[in-house]
Amino acid sequence: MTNREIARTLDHIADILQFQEENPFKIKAYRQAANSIYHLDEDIAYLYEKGRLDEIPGVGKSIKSKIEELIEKGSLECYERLLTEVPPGLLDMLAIPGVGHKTIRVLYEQLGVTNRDELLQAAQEKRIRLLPGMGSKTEFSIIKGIEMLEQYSQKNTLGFVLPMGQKMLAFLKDMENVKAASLAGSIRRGRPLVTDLDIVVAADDEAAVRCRLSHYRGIKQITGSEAGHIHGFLQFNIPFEVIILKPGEYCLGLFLSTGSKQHLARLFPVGTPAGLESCRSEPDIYANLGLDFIPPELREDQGELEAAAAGELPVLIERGDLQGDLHCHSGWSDGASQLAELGEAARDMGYSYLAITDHSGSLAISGGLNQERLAAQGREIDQLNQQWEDFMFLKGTEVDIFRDGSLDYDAETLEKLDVVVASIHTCFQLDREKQTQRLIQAIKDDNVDIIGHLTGRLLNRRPPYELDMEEVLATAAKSKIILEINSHPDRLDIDAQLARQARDMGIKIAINSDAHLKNDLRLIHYGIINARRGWLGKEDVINTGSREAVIAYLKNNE
DNA sequence: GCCGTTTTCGGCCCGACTGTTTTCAGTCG
Repeated sequence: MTNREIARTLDHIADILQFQEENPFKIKAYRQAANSIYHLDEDIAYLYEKGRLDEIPGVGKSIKSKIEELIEKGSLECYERLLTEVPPGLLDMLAIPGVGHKTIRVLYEQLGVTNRDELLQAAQEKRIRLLPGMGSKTEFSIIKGIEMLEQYSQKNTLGFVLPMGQKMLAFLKDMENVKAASLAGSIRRGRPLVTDLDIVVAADDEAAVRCRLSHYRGIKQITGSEAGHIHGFLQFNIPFEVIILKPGEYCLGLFLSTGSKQHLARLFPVGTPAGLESCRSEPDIYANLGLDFIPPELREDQGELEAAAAGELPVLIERGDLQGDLHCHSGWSDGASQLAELGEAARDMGYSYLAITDHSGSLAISGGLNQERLAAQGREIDQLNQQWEDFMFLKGTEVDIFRDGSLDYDAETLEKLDVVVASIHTCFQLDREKQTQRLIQAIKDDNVDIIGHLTGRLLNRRPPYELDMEEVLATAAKSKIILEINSHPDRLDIDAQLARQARDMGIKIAINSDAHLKNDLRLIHYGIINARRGWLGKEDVINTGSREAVIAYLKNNE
C-alpha cells in the first residue's frame, strides 16, 4: 500500500461518514490524517516497519490501527463495511462542482439517485427542481458539471501519473538486462492531462523483462501480453503499456512511441521512411530528416516542424535556469512549513531568493494576514535574512482581488513589499465583462507585479472563469505586468498555449510553485514542463534573473 | 478521532457566495 492509496482510503471514509452525517470533527480527523499522509516525505510502509506511524500529524490510536491493517492485509474491514452502506456511485457524484454531501443525500433519499448517470437523467427530466432548496439553476449547473467531468473522465493529471511512471521506470532501469528505458507518449511530451503511461525498454532478453515486470508491486492487473508488448492497469486504474525492443530498435521505437500522432503524421505522411532504423539518437533522426532536434514537449504540430526546418526553434528553459521562486506560502497563512524550513529547502534547490507571498486578510480560512501580522512577518524575514549570504527571502503577498477589482491591502502597504502577486479566489461566476474588468483593474494597479493563476482553472475539477482574454493580454502587455505559470499540477495556469501567446506579445512570465509546504517547492518541475510546451526560453522568464535583476525589474516597473 | 505551555476533557481555521428563499442552507476555498 502506497501513501497515496492509504490517504485516498481515509478520504473515502471521511466522505462516507459525511454522507452519513457523522460527527464533523471525526470526519475532519480522517481528512487531516489523509492530508498528512499524502504529503509525507517518507514511505508510510517504512514508518510502519520502524514503528513510527504515530509521528504522523493527525494520526492517533484509532487511525494508526487502520493504517496497520491496510499495510498488513491490503484491505480494511471497516472501510469495506462502510462501502456497503452507501450508494456505490456516491464518491463519483462528489466530484461535480456545487454538489456536496448534503445535496447527494437529498437526491438519494428523495429521488433514489445513486450515481452520476442517474443524476444526469434526473436533471434532464427536470426532476431536481422539484426538490426543496433546488431550482432550475442548480439543475443546469449539475448538467454542466457532469458534462465537464465526462470530458475528462479518462484522464489523470500529469502530477498524479508522472511520479508513478518515474517509479516504474526506475524499477525497470535497475535491471541489468535493460540497456535503456524511457517514458514515452503524452507523459513524455508533458501534457497536463494524460490517459495512460507508456514506457519503452531496450533489452536483449525480453523474457527476463517480463518476469521482472510481473513482480512489480505497482501493477494491479496485466490485461494483455503479446510479443514485445505488455499492457494492463496500475494502481488507481491507470492504464499502462510497456514496449520491449531490441537495443538496435530502441531509438526509433522511442521516437515513434513519443508522438504526437499529429507530429508524426506531418513528418511521415506516407509512412516511416527507410534508413531511420540505423539512427542511434533522436537528434540523429531529426538530422536525417533535415531538421533540428525537436524536444518532446514541442512535438504537437504547433509550428515546430517549420521552425526546426528554418533553424528557428527556441532554446527552451530548463529547471537549472531558475534562480528563485516568486510565490509560496508559509505557516503565517495556510502553508504547513515555517519560514526557516522554506529558506533551507529553497537553498537546497540552488535558489538565491524565495518570495514569501502569504494570503491577504480577507481570505480568512487561509489564515490571511492583516496588516499588523504582515508587518510582524516582515520582521521575522529581516531577522532570518541576516543568517545567509547566498540566499534571501523577498517580502511579498498574494493579495486578493476583490469582486470590484480593488485589492485587499492599501497602496501604502503594498509599496513596502518586494513582490506583489494579485490573484482571484472568489466570485468565479461573474459574467465575462465584469470578470474581465475586475482583472484589468488589478493589472493596471501600479503596485501589482504578478497576476497569479490567471484563469482559475483546476484540471479535472473546475473550468476557467469567463474572461475576454484578448483584452486581458493586451492590457497586461501595455502595463508590463508579469503573468504567472502556476506550477501546481492541478492548475498549470496559465497553460502552454496562453504562455506562448503572452510571450509573443512581449509579456514576461514568472514560473512559480505556489508551494504550501517546503516539499512543494519541487512542483516547479511541472511549471518548467508547461513553460517548455509554451516555447519559453530563459529570457522570457523573470525568475531566471539574479536576485538583483529581479528586484530592479520589479522596482522599475512600479 | 485527535490533541494538549488553556493537557485527559472539551475544543476543533471561518466568511463569502450562490441559489433558493424571504432568512437560510449548502458549498467552496
